[in-house]
Amino acid sequence: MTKELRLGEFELLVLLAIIRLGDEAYGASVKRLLAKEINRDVSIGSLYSTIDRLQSKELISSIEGEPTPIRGGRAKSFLKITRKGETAVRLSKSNLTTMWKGLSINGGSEVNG
Amino acid sequence: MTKELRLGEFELLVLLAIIRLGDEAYGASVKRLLAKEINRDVSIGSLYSTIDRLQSKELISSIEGEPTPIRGGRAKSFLKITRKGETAVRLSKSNLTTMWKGLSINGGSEVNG
DNA sequence: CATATATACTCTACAAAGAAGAGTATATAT
DNA sequence: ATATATACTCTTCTTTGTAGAGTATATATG
Repeated sequence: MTKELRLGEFELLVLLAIIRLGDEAYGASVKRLLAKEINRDVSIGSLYSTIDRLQSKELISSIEGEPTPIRGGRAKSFLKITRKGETAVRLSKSNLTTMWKGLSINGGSEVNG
Repeated sequence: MTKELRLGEFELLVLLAIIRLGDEAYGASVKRLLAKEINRDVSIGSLYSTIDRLQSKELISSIEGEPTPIRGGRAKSFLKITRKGETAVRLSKSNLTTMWKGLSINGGSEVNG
């Protein structure tokens, strides 16, 4: 039932990037954010195939933007997470948190074991 | 360079389960823990193929146990995370935490610990 | 204007990770 | 002997992740 909502490792990162970028989320900006924040230099093809998949699973939606008056200002396809996408992100995070909790690998002082 | 250390979604959960189970980590107990903790009912085949992959990537090691005097007490293959596996887990967590930080979607618990 | 260059995205092919489930091994229970 | 319980193996297939050449479209420049 929640099987549709299961996110791959990279899908989750892309969704988080989209949320984070807000109104400025589109393929190229997602690529840049991932490179900057977590040093993940993914090829453009990898990224867009993941974006396509996320879209066909209705985890994100897109709106075509207008070309902007700057060099190379081709029209962007702005991305936005859907309700379903948010649910998927929350579920992933919840599972990770549950499995992570209280582990000695966690660096800090552990409360439980 | 860190590419070898990149973990799939399920690989990470399995590693966390192994850490958590300590001396009692082996295929069947990992399966049970995942079912109990995050409601993830994975087929036995999926789990062992992931365990095999983790092992061939040297993210976990295994030691054959002795048969136990209980019905169905077949010898277990005990699993243990390696140094390399711990590094991979830390990296995954770090990336997730970075991307997650400060997001409005963040209801309650945090991934980081 | 023609050509260079910049940003953004499309397409195709393939590799890695995840999933299923029948089958095998080996133990105790009856 | 046969049933049954736990643990693991094997094969096959689907989904995710990766790569990079190619296309589209904008401004910059000689």
